[in-house]
Amino acid sequence: MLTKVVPAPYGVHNGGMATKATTPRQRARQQTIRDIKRIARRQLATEGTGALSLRAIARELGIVSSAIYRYVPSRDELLTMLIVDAYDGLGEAVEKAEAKIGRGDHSGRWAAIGRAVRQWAVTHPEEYGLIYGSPVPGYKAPPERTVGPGSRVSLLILRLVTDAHAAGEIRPPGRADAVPAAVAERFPELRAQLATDLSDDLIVRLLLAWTSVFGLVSFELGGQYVGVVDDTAAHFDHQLAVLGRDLGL
Amino acid sequence: MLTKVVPAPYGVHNGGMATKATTPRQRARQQTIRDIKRIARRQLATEGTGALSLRAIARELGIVSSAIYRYVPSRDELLTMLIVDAYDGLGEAVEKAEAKIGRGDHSGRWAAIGRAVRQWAVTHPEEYGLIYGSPVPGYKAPPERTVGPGSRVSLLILRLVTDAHAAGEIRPPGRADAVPAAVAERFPELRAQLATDLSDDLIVRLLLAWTSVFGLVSFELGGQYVGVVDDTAAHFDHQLAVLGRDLGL
DNA sequence: TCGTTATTGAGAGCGGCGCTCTCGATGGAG
DNA sequence: CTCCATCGAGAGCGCCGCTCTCAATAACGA
Repeated sequence: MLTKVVPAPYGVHNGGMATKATTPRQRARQQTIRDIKRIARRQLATEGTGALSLRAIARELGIVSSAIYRYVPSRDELLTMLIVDAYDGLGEAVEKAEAKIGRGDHSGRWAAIGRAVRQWAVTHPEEYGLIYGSPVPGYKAPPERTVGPGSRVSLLILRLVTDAHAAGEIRPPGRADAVPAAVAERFPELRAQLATDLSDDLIVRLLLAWTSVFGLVSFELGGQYVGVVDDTAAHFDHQLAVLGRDLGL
Repeated sequence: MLTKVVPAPYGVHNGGMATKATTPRQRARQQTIRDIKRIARRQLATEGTGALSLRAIARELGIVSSAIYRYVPSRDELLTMLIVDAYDGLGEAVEKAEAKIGRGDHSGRWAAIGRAVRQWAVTHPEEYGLIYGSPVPGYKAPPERTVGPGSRVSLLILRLVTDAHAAGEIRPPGRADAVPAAVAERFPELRAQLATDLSDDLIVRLLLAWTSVFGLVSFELGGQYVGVVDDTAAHFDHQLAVLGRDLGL
């Protein structure tokens, strides 16, 4: 009699929080899944993005290749877990760095956010590539599991700019641009959802600053600055300051 | 007696220029290589980055899998060819768009360059991902074959800003930043190599504008704007204008 | 015109991959 | 203490990149 068609309940990813494992079996299971992800991350870092192999992970784990499917449903699913972990890791690092700065020090918060993003990226280049590079297998990024953790950093910047705006400490250089209606179309509902009252121009400048930070990091990691800038950390800091000033901080 | 150890001379890639094939065999050979690259590009677009398969290409070409190696030395080498082609395609598209604008219309040239970059990227997303996304197999980007075609667009921007500077038509908002020595370390030799006389501050702002353009394109292609901006073309145009003004055009 | 020879395609094969299915062992829950 | 859910092992399927060998052939020089 077939009581179980689904082979096994796979561990649910939970953003790095330790799962409250009740039974010893569940605890061992979670540990194995953690090991798998750790080995996978190392493989990603040393062998490159496309070289992630379940068979190799099983080999390193001292387990036959078919047994790995007791813990991970497929290679793509493992990749998705790693992507969500990466989003969480980045978000947590940046939030922690920003939390250390006094709430009123807006440009300090901006610098802390930017630096934390870069720092995390250069420390975990393979994971950064996983989330901000081109996808690996055949496009597999289930949005329902990435939009949440993926927006943590942008929310941080939004709050910072909102705070600065409320404190009257934000003045973009030059006069404010008239933002075309087509661009600002979604801004009203965004303002409602995210509890902010920034002007169209400020939202646009915020988006640009945000985008540029990741452009800087991606270019550095992609080696686009070789021969042009040697001290990329100093370069990033400087550009961050320019961006902050252009943003009005 | 072994007269030939090397199996066959592989077609040399030459940036899209039609090879002056002398013998009919060489002509057929070049045509086959072109077909392989065409099919590979289609596979890349439809199946995703990691799904490029020499066996599948051979199948579609009506050829047994081993015969593909008469034309392409390896999967990685095919990837490199496609990357170089992509750089050339982007460079050519942008140069052509920029050439249509009057030399004195600096902001027009800036807009043309930016729009052409975005246009090419949204038309060839898989090729864009190939050159500005994270690498596919296990990091394979031979610099000696990519730096040349890869710098075509940045050279265009450099010339534009140099022209505008010479015409006295460039005034960044606010006062010029003092650029830290660590950042500007390489700038003197750069100025000599590239025949320009831009100030440190202008070079830094140029780098930022350049980086931001690609950040905008990458974010759009990566779907980072979903739910925030619908009309991404209008958004890009607007941000391009902001960037141009912050650059001083 | 006719051999000579370089080039080509086919076939078989190697190791590795993701993934499935079956089967015995075992250890925790009842 | 017993039962059965869970787990690891093994075999196997079709795919992949890549190599090697061998016959057919098409372009070339004599």
